[in-house]
Amino acid sequence: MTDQLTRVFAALADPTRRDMVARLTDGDATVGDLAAPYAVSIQAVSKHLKVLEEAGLVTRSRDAQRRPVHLEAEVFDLMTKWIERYRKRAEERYQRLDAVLAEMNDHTTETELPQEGTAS
Amino acid sequence: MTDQLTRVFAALADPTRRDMVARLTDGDATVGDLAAPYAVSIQAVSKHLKVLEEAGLVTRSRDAQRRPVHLEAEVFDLMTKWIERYRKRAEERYQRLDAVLAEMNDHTTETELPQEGTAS
DNA sequence: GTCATACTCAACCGCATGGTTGAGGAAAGA
DNA sequence: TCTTTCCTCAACCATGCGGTTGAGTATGAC
Repeated sequence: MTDQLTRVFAALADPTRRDMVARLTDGDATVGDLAAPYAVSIQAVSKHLKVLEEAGLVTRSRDAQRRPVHLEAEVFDLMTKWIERYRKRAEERYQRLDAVLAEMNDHTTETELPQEGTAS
Repeated sequence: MTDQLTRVFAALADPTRRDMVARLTDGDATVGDLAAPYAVSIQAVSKHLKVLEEAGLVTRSRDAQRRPVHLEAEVFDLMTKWIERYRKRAEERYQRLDAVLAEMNDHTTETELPQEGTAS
């Protein structure tokens, strides 16, 4: 699982981690702050943060004993680029399909075939 | 793992499945077609397709013995909406931060404090 | 130095996941 | 009917993941 895109998708496949990312759009937070809303141990939260960090979604610095967590929003672009790329390809394909169907319809009307039942 | 968004992210966290989605933007394909490029059994590919189907990324119909697989691109929107929502929040925050910094700078120049060393 | 705070590392546990093989169902062709 | 093709289901196995607890590290306060 060395691929960055894989790590980002995997990191966001967990509801708790998505929630933490959402929380971090309000501003940086310490591990304790982030752990507070959840019913899990602080070690579990620390693990989640490690996953987010290895995905490049988050960076951690130091402020005395605290380890402030900072959201790196640029990584989102990696996903949006992937998604948009294939969404566009899919849409283009549907447009071509529509064009083909429209052309078929044109030919049908041009050649005047009123029996709709035969058009299987 | 009942949440749809979780299923979509988890489904795309696998490189093989992302590759299959990419492949399906070229058009529908059978399980055999999709399995061909990979060095895994057809059963493994069938399992991947089940994951994609449960995430709503793909639908399967029937054509004789074949089970054509069709990409459902609308589900992408679910992700883009989530991503864009928090990306915007993050950006807005940075803009506010920039504004605060700019204002701090204004006040510094207005009150004429040339000693930059004291501005900790 | 000693203690408290904030956090990470390591080991373990249960369960999900991606892979395998083997058997079986559904539909077309002989 | 029997066979072949295409695919799914079931059982199993190894690995990874999210959780736990316990020990250890880093820094500030006394």
